[in-house]
Amino acid sequence: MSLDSIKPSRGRPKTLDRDHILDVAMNSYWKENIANLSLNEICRRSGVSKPGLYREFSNEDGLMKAVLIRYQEQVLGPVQQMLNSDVPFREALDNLISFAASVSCHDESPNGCLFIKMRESRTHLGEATRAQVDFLEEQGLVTFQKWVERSKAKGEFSAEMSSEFAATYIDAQLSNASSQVARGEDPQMVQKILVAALSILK
Amino acid sequence: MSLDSIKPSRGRPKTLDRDHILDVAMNSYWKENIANLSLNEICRRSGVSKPGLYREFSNEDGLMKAVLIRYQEQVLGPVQQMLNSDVPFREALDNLISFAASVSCHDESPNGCLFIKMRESRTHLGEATRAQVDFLEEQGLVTFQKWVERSKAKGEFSAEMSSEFAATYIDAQLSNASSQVARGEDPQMVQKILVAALSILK
DNA sequence: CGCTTATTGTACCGCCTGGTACTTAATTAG
DNA sequence: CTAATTAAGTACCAGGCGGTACAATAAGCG
Repeated sequence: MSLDSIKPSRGRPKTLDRDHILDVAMNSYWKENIANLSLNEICRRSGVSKPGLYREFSNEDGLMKAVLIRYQEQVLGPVQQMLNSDVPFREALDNLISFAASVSCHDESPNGCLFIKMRESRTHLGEATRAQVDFLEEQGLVTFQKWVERSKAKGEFSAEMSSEFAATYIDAQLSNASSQVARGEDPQMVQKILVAALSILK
Repeated sequence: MSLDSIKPSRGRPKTLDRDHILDVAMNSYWKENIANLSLNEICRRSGVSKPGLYREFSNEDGLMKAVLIRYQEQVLGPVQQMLNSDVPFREALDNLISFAASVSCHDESPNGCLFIKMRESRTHLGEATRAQVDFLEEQGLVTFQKWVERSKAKGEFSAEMSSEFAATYIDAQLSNASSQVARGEDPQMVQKILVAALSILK
């Protein structure tokens, strides 16, 4: 359902398409500089009036939080699911590397991971969005750590380092790769760097 | 000389202190989000009127370029000089690591390397500043590459990788470290990650 | 039909931005 | 002392921002 779940029987019918707005906003934030993208612009692009957008999302902070949640559901979720599955460590790592070295919304100028972009812009996010970023960061670290622990148990991860540090290290390297892609570096070079950096996990 | 080099013999004497403005601007850009810092704010902080600032630097782009040049002279220069000297590779690498894991202007909330911050915000820099960023990036890569080549010749660098890739890799890891520091990560953890990532250079 | 309810968009608000026209102040040359 | 020269800052500009008051619109209910 693209419109609101509960439809009141009276009053003017809702025509505002929440999902469409979120799509437009997500792709906009994703492929452009977050700080340079105004609410006005998102209204223009999604064909919705400003009060309409405010009625649905309260304010800019609310919209960005909603966008981030959507991104988690649509993009990050599948990756985390892969890490939680019983895919062999090396294979999962390879998947992770190709994912990070090439994340982009569509054919347009690729721009890394939206979550990481937001984390980089942390300082000028609204309260709610910042809290969501923190939540996703923690969730990501936990996912990595458990993944490493399970891999250790399976004997597929033998590097001598704590699972906690490994998780932090992986997070840092993926973050770095995303930044590079966003900056316009050649994805192949980004991947090469990532492979080199993650080669210490063996 | 803090005031302009050539003093015309006639007319009202100049009181505008270029160096002071650059100091204020550099520290401001350094420890705060570049995108959130307006020219008005810099005028307020440096006690100069807006037309005064425009007369000296033409526009925001000119100011940021001047700031970046100053940063290169005051901060990056000494580091590059160290890499161009005959300090043993390991020692130079250690210096580089401590530098990157702790760069901050003063006691205030540390914020990584200004050059790298600017490179991250590349998209919303002015033309002149962006060109300067590109120039410094290239200069940095060349410095790293020559350093690696000299170290290879001295037998202090034996990892099997091209000097060009090594330079790119070092740049990427330092950049990553700076981002983390700027994001507020614990400098000790940043250093630990950096040591791990650069451990492949041996 | 009119009343209520819910949703719409126009047209505005105050604020801040980068940038500038213009008057005033401070100095030297004649 | 006056004129010329140079630099200073006040006070403004258009434009964009996040955010909102409010009237118009479209449905169901009686």
